[in-house]
Amino acid sequence: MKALPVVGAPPGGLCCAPLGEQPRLTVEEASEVTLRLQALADPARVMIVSILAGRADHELTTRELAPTLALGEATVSHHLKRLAEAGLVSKRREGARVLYGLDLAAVRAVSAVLDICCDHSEPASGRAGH
Amino acid sequence: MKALPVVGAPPGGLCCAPLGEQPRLTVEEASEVTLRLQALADPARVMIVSILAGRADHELTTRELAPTLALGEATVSHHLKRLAEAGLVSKRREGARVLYGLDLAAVRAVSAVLDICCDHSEPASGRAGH
DNA sequence: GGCATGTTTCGACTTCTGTCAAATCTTGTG
DNA sequence: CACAAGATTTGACAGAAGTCGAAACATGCC
Repeated sequence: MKALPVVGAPPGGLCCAPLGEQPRLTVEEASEVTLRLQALADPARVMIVSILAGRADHELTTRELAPTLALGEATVSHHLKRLAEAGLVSKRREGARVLYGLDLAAVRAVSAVLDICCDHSEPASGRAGH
Repeated sequence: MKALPVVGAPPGGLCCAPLGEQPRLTVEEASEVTLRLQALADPARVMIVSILAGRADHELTTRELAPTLALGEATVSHHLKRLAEAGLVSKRREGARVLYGLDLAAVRAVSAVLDICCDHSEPASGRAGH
């Protein structure tokens, strides 16, 4: 249950319905979701997403991020690569600089999977939940 | 940037606004969010949440989960502990069994942080995010 | 009490991950 | 071309995390 089959991030977003929807997640879907969650599950990367999200253009370079994060450029490059592999940021070359841009839709897709909205607790008569 | 100060999960939910809201995340807030994300960022745990979310009562025991996950009971116990520490599941003793129940609100809180809804692309009049 | 059932902890092992410094690669400029 | 600036890769290392089997713990029942 540790090996995450390296499944390239589908550009369009995540593959599956919110957790809790029927039918239950397959192992492949769980791996898919986990791939994005692991990409986000690091303080430095959460900060990166936060910083990018707060900017109008949602773009920054390795060099610009490094001082803010108090990390070396090599390390920041590593984090950005991980985010890019998960499809959460995009990479764009502009002359000598490389701009990393946040993919809002991809982040929202992760949010959507975690948005367990339907309450299955009371099958009673009418509608349950909200 | 690696040490996650063990910050007990506030029962009510997460502490901060969605990523991208101003002001930017502090390091403490980033750690807070990361704590929950790390708890979710594992295939086995994603499956556990999915399974619990799909049940009417949202509750199961270690023993019941183990065969479905194809993992040993010790390992499942470990995963449930991690989820509980992050406040995503609750632990309830019922006789000899221990029932773990999904905390829907906590999962939704994580979803909410990731739900970057506002597009900052046109700063128009007020403060520019440049 | 003694036993059965369910759960957790412990110890050990392996793999993964974050970090940095140094080396390498890429691009633009004189 | 040579050089400078930015970015990435490589190698190394420490620490964290997932997994299991075995031992220890908890609870209910005879």
